[in-house]
Amino acid sequence: MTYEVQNSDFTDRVKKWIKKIPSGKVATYGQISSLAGHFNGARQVSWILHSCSAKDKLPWHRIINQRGTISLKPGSGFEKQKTLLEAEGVLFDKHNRIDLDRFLWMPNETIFAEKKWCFFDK
DNA sequence: CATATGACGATAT
DNA sequence: AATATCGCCATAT
Repeated sequence: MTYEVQNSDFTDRVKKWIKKIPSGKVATYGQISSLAGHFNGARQVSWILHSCSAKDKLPWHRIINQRGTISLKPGSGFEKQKTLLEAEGVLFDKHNRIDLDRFLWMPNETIFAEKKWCFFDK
């Protein structure tokens, strides 16, 4: 069963930002949510990907969680996402974690600094 | 209208 | 360090 995301400015902005993530970089759910206007709307981002990442041809595999790991479970897309990212040059350590200092996409450092959306200083 | 859900995130225990 | 709980958001039922 497929779901249609209804008209929502927030949802539209989320999808717009997701499409901007360049190959070889990753973004977090919360980061995309922040860029789209809600610093704490990460759950909606996951729902959007769950419902229409295929239909809208979104680079869904470039979205990971804040800890730098893949949120999908083994057997439910984890391996596929890891394969896609590795094909783009994203490296995983022995704990299947991505170094956000190296691979996190930072489209506008000024915005992040001013809004204090601290994704990078941990 | 009320509740449940999810590929989340931060905080509390 | 590992869970548990709560907050948030749009959608589903």
